Amino acid sequence: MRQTQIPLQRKKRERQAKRAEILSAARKVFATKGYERATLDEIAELAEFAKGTLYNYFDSKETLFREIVESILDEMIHIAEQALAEGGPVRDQFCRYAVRTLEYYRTNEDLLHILVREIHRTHMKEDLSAIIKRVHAIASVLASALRREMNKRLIIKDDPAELAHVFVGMIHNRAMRRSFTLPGLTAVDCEAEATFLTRLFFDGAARS
Amino acid sequence: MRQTQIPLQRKKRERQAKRAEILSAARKVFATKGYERATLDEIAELAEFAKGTLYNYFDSKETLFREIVESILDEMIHIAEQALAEGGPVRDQFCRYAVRTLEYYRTNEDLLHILVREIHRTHMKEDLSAIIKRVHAIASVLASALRREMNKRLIIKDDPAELAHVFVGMIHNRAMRRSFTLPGLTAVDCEAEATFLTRLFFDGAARS
Amino acid sequence: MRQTQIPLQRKKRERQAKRAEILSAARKVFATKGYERATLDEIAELAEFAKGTLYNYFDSKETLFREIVESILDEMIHIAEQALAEGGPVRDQFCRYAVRTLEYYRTNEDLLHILVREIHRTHMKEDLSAIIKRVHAIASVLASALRREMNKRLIIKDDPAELAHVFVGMIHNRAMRRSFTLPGLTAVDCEAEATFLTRLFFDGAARS
Amino acid sequence: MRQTQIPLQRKKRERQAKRAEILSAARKVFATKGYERATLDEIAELAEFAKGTLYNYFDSKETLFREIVESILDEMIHIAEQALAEGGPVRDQFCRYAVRTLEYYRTNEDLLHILVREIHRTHMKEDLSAIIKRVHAIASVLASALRREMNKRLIIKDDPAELAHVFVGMIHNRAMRRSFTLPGLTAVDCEAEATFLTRLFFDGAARS
DNA sequence: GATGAATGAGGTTTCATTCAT
DNA sequence: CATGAATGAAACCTCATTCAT
Repeated sequence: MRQTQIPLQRKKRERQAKRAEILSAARKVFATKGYERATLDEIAELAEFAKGTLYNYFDSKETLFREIVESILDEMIHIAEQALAEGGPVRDQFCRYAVRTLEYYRTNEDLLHILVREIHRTHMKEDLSAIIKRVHAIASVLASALRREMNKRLIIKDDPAELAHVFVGMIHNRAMRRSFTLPGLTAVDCEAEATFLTRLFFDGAARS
Repeated sequence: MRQTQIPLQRKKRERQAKRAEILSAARKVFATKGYERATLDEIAELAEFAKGTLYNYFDSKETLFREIVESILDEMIHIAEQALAEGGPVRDQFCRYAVRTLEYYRTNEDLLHILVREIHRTHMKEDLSAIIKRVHAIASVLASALRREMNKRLIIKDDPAELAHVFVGMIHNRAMRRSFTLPGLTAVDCEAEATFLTRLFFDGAARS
Repeated sequence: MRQTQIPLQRKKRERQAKRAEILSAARKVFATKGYERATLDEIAELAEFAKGTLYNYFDSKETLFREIVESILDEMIHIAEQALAEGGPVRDQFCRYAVRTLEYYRTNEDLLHILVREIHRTHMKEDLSAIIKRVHAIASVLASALRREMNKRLIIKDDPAELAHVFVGMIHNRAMRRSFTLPGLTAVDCEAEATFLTRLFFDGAARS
Repeated sequence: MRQTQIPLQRKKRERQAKRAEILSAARKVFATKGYERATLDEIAELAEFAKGTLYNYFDSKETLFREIVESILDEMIHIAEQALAEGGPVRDQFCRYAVRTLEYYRTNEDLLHILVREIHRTHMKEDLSAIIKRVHAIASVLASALRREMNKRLIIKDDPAELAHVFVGMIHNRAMRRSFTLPGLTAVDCEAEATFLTRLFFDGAARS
């Protein structure tokens, strides 16, 4: 029996590996071309499979794309949860979140492009989509930390979710600018940028 | 001579009016469908011209799209310049800029969608595009005001352009969230949102 | 004004003529290949248009096919109505119907093939389709003549619609056999076949 | 030797059983989808084999289909031979044939659909096909009975094969109509329908 | 200038068949 | 024999662009 079980597992592993190959190729193509301009021809060529083979792993171009976007966002939710769970002063938690998110963007630059290009593709569609739900999930994680601070009167009294969205947006914008127009992030920059934005968020631009 | 000159001018005016019709129709379609999914058929129908006629006014779909995006951004540059030119304390200038930008987004909600959907479409293309240049122009206007404050030691010492980008980004993100997931902006909201964001930008989230 | 009206009419006529070209080509291809094996490439080539041009006249392959099938059946309904309307003894009416239907099949042999091949294609679909309704319409025309005879006790008392279907089926089968396996119908044959089948239908095979 | 012979026979039996499984699954799928829309994927799934396995039993989709159609027709030939062989008056023989054919259709409704959908698929192909030959075989069986009656002057003098085809067609059409648009055949109906059609065939619709 | 028919390249998707394991 | 992943040809359909009228 082991003779059959082990090959079965290997088969499964290999299948998963090929799936990952395709996802990786698709990621690159979607990132550089955007959803519409990306072609299955190009994805297949990059993944070194025949075009038809893609359909043994994914139902459609749409499915493939969705899986990529959602996995990116799930990863980012995970980063937020992790960063906040490690405790310490809220500023440190936020800064940690910022550092890791920028790191994630830096090491997966293509993902950023996918997000900014296509996050709105399904807007006004039937479900308003798993995408927006996930973005909110990230903000919620930060918001609950803010709420605690608010109760301790340590930060201004306002809707914590809104404040969280502002912070998330600041990180995101920053990463985008670095990616598009500035020299591009380095590992060192991430720390510096995160510190800068965290301070700005908590203390503001004006001198006290 | 006047008999021919004046008709010539009228002809020119009429031509411009038709051009504007087409641009307006194209705006709506690009906004709801995005660049790739928008079709010249739909634009032509909305503009009440035949499809072929569009080519008497624009070289290509791409050209048409570019002109729209650039005109939007030019308008936004103009808003920034105007808001800052009216003087007063820098906070008031920034708040004024924020109010008007949000107003502009509110009354031209489709434009916002065009920007967020497609601003990156031409990324890494030939010129890194007129788009990025224009976004920088907006930030520059705000940055020069910040630089003066910095010299007066009224705000923290940092790259004024970067600070300006942060502020611009905050406004933009806010408008986007309102448009996509919240109830949608009203005229009153614009004031409130602008005040909120301006204060946050200058004073930060932490209680002094 | 006449200068513009007349060209408009000519345009329309030409458009109709081209539509007919396409329909004619499609008919031939559908008849020899059947719906599924027929390709738009082949239809387009036969019609001497580019493939895309077909879509300026028909929404889809399905639409094109449906229009053909329905027009055939409408024509056949018309034949039945006409043949019966001309009066005379019922036998003569039926024989006239049989002659003309066989003639129609003979001069439009491809149509027959389309019908027998694909009349069931949409079976069990949403509407059970315009097709079946039309076949019933033909039988109804014959049935009402039979009902009158029945009342006069000239033919056996039975459901006239069922009898009509039997007769229609006999004609149809006959045309099919001639088309597939026998020498093929000639003008003369149509008369003979019609006479034979009509007599058989009314008098039966047994000697009195 | 017996030790090896018997397993060999079992092997053969098992192989035949699997072949039959596949044929049965294919029948169902071809019947509901038609040849072109039927997929080997679906057949394989229904037969509970892998798609590739089908090719160990059949050369191609076409081959598989042909075998099904031909086996159906062989069965129908057998029914005709059997019904006529049992003797009695010709009317009874015909009625018996009609009953059993309708019964066969009733209990194998899918087969009917295969026939009506696809009997013409191979028309004008290489051999004018085994299909037509088999249909003729059925008619021949009936025709020889008719010929004997003709010689006895009990039925009209005409080509007995043609008359036979008419009768076969009547049965077939009837079954089709019942299947597509009427309530559907029951065991009782088969008797009634057979009686009705047999009488109509021999006596005609007109009152004597 | 205005029209809209014609074009044809290019996109996504399906599926019979092959073949290494 | 059984498997099912891989293949690639071919199908339908879209749409930016051209051009004769």
